[in-house]
Amino acid sequence: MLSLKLIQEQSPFVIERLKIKNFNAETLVGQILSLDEKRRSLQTRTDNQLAELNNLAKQIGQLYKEGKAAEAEGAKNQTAAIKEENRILKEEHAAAEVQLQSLLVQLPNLPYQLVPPGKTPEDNQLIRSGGKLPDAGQGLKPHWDLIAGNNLIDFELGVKLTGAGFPVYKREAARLQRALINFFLDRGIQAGYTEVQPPILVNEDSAYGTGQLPDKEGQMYRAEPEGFYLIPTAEVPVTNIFRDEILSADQLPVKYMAYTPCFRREAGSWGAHVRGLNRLHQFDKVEIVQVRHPDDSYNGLEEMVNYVESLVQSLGLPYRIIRLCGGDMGFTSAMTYDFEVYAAGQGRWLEVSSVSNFESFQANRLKLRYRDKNDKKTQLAHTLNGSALALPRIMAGLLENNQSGNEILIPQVLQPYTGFDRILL
RNA sequence: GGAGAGAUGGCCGAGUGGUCUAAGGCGCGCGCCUGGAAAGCGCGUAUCCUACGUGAAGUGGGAUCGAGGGUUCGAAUCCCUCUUUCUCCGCCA
Repeated sequence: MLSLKLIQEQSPFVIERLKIKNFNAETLVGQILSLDEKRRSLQTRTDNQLAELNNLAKQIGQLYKEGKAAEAEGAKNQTAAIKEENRILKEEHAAAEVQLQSLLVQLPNLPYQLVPPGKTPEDNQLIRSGGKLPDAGQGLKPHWDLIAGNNLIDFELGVKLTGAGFPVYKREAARLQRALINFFLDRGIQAGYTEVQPPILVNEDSAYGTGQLPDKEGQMYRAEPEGFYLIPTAEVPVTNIFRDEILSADQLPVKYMAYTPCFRREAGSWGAHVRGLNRLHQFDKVEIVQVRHPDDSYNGLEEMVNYVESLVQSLGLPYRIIRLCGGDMGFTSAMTYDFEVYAAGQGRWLEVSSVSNFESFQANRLKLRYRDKNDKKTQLAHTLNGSALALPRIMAGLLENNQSGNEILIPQVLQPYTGFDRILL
């Protein structure tokens, strides 16, 4: 959520920037400004009435104490009319607040200066790439063909247990998955992240705090009767750790990391390119989250990008880093880098990480603030997060790029974790 | 799941209808003191909205004592609902 102050003071700038995201904010901003004016004038009036009532109450107390009961009764009679009037004004005020809020949450975050305009992934910027692309024409198989019939990843069994998109990993595949999780977590600790294990069900406040609600309700699984949501990413519980918190500036930057399963309904998004591990309803991910001083948040973003890059490099996967254009970015993000790994068997790039700076957009909803040492005032902090990394597509990348005859070679860095150096097919 | 006791500022903790503008302590900050420090002394120390002021300093108003509703001229205090913590019992990995 953008801060109201920004909209009040720089509405032309807000409208202009949002064009980069192909969002026409003119009407919405106009409504917000007039509603805000209404809200403030209602507040001034109710506050004045309340002040008057407070005064009267004090006088009445004083009169009783002085034994002037008759005068006190007279003063009491004055309050009734004011109270009634105030009740109505307060209702109007509350309604204006609610309506204002509902409009504010419809405005996406402003894109950062570096974000290129554009509407489709075609307009994204290639930042850099690395690793060695396989030579064409080697007859490399997609991962679902590689594992077909050898019982390593059992999609049908997952259907039996739950449904499509919930595979069962077995034997070396299960161990490889566990190895990857441990590898990512250990590397994260070396990079200065604090490991946490959050709940994977969250309440409505948390889903709202990071922006999954109100818009993406249909993308999350909901657990009744409590109405909890299964997290679509660890970003939700980990970032919400800081909801309603005021940090001192010297606590920044905060760097947290969590491994969790993630659950996504992906309603309506099942189509051609979603075979095998490419898109699942349940998958594992290690997520990194940072809370930063506003002056410092883009350094944080670069640091996170470099860190994620080091992970992909150490696994020896061909990758590219892409800066998303305005039209391809998420609602809450100010700038996003996607990491894609080349899946040699499919001949396509798979997104394995998305690293974003939300600036103060999430913090404003979360009421996550910091205070400088010599400053009385609180300021909104900046939040960032990224996958480091998402497991299934990394697994797909490893299977497809490291296939060699009838075996899959395990990258050296993983071997201490897996306990084997190849998977025989 | 049952019974009981709680939820007050960064922390501890007092406060059962008006003098709460929330006592006192701890912590923290600044100053005095000191060769320097400790101790001691003094001052300060929540958040949000709002009006004036440049978006500063500051001043005024309003709200917030777990959350929401109610009673009352007036609620931290009384009533109701919910959330949550602790203790005991039951169940349990």
